Amino acid sequence: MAKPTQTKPTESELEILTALWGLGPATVRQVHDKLGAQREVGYTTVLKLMQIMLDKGLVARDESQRSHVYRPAISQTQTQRQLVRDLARRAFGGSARKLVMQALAGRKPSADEIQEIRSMLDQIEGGQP
Amino acid sequence: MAKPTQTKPTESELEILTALWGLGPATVRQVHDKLGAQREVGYTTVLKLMQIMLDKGLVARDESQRSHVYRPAISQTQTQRQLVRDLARRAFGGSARKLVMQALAGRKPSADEIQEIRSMLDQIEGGQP
DNA sequence: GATAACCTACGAAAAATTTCGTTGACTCTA
DNA sequence: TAGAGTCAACGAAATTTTTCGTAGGTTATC
Repeated sequence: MAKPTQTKPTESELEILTALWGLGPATVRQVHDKLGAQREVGYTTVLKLMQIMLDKGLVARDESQRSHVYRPAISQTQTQRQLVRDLARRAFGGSARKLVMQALAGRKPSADEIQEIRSMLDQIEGGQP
Repeated sequence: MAKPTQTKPTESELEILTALWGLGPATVRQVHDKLGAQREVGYTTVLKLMQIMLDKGLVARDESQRSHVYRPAISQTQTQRQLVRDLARRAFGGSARKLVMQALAGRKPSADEIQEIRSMLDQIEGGQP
C-alpha cells in the first residue's frame, strides 16, 4: 500500500501544530500557554487534543520525562501546501493564483516583503526556463 | 451595535458559496450538479445546507419561481480575504507573507501568471509611495 | 509526611456539522 | 387525468469536533 494519505488536521489541531512548529518540542503546558495568548482554552482540552493527535499520528512524543514532550510528526511545509491547495479549491475555484492575488491585495506588504516576493518569482522563473 | 460579525462559513458552505460565485444566481439543482462534478453529495443534502445558509444570512433567494433561485449574500472578496487571514493565523503563525511564499512555491506558475503577480506588486508599490 | 501543585488518562457530554429519508405539493407529458 | 419527474420543507440520525470533569499518580514544599 502507498502512504496512508495524511490525515487532515482539524482547525484546533492545526493551531496546536502551528504552536509546535513555532516552539519546537514542547510540553502540553507550553502549548497551552502559547495558545492561551490567542484565545481561551482549558488545559485538559489541549491535553486531550494532543492525545488525539498522537493517535492520528499528527504528533509524536517523548515520554521519558514526567511531562511528556511533544513534537510535530508531519512536515510543516507539506501541510501548509496542502492547506493552501485546499483553500484554493474550496474558496477560489481551484486557482492558487487568485488566492495569492487576494492575499497580496488584502494586506499592505512592506517594500521589503515585496522585494522578497519578487526574488521568489525570479527564482521560480529562472529555475524553470 | 456594529456589524454582526459575518458568520464564518463551514467547509461545505464554502463550497456552495464558491459554486454560487461561479454560477451567479442558481437553483439548488444547478449547485448540486456543479458540486457533483467534484465529489459525491446528495441533492437533499445540498438543499438542506442552502436552507441553513439562508438562515445564517450567507445566501439570499428569490422564491417567485417554483425552483428557488439562490445567490450569495456575502462578498466574495471580503470572504476570501477573511479566509486567507484566518489560514495565515492558524497555519502560518499569522504571516500572510509566508502563506504567499508557500502558495507560490507549491505550484509552478506559468510565465503569464508570474507576470500578472509582478504587475500586482508594481501596483501595490506604486499606489502607496 | 502532609499538603499543594502538577501531570496523564479517560470517559463522556456538548456543540457543530453533515447527511439523508419522508412527506406533500406542483408541473409536465402521454 | 394518471403517472412520472421535480421541488421545498423538515426532522432526525450520524458523524465529527471540541470541551471539560474526575480520578489516580508523581513531585515539590512546608
